[in-house]
Amino acid sequence: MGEEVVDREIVERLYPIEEVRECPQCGSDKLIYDPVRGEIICAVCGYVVSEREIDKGPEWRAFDSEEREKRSRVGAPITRYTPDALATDIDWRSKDAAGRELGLRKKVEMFRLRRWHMRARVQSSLERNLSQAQQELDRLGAQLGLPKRVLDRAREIYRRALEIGLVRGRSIESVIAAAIYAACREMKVPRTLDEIARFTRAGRKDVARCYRLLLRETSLKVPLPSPIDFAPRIGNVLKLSAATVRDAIDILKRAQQLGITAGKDPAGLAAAAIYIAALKRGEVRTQKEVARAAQVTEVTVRNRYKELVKKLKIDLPVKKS
DNA sequence: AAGACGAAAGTGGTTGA
DNA sequence: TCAACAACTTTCGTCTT
Repeated sequence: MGEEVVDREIVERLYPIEEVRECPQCGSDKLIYDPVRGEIICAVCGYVVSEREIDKGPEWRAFDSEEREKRSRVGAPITRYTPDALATDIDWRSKDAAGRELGLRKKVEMFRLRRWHMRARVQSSLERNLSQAQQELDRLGAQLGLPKRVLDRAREIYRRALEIGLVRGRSIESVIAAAIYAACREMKVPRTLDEIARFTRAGRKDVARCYRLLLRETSLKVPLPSPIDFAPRIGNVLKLSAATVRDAIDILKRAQQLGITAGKDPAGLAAAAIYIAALKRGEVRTQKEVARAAQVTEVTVRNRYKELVKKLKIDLPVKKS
């Protein structure tokens, strides 16, 4: 786990050869690919070189504001069930174009036609929605560097939501984001809501709302986030040894048994455990570094770590005088 | 100079009347 | 719907290495 994940090939595939850069921070050319986060980072100083730039293909450049404008116009909240102005329909009155009553046979015929017409419309709107959703899914997935199995699961969840009409009146994007978040949680690929929401036009609030709705309406069972799931990721970012990560997980397990983890930010707890484990192993990282890796503040790391040390009676190696 | 520490005030989200 | 509340963040001053 602690071994280095140097994968030159992937780095070069994501960056055309002539574009393979050096680390803008320290100038090293040791760029490595982190498969967990889907980011390219500098092996020397940990600078994230490629965050969120993985899919820079010309198909969907939405980086400049003009492009974004265009995209956001087509991406407005869409209720596919609402027929648009151009939709054809079959009149329910059984008259012909000249207003004459139709014969019985014709009436039966018309009835059948109407029914098929309705079905076709629902069918196609469902599909159109799905294909647009798929685009969003691909885009977000690429930016977040998520493995395919998570995306597949997210699509399933989304389809379920769509079928029971949950997407109605909400933006596809926010529901997709919620589905991705749910899939991540389910499959224990730790991503925070913030990370996911960052790439959507729907705000974090919207995504959170959709997510809760999703849980309520579709009997999804999602395990509570455990700080243990975050530990490997943080350890990976900080390049700590596998042993350290294991120690951290031990600490977290003990903390859970004492019931002091409830209601606390799992990322913060994991960060604190990592910090402690690193200290004890002599692979010292500053609070700031750990905090950044876990995406919480220094203060939270500090509070959690003080708490853990106290409640678990951990004695820290005394810093040499 | 940088890291660690903790107090105090501010923020967004949850809960319960 | 509003207010209380807990956890987290921001900011800042002080102490330690």
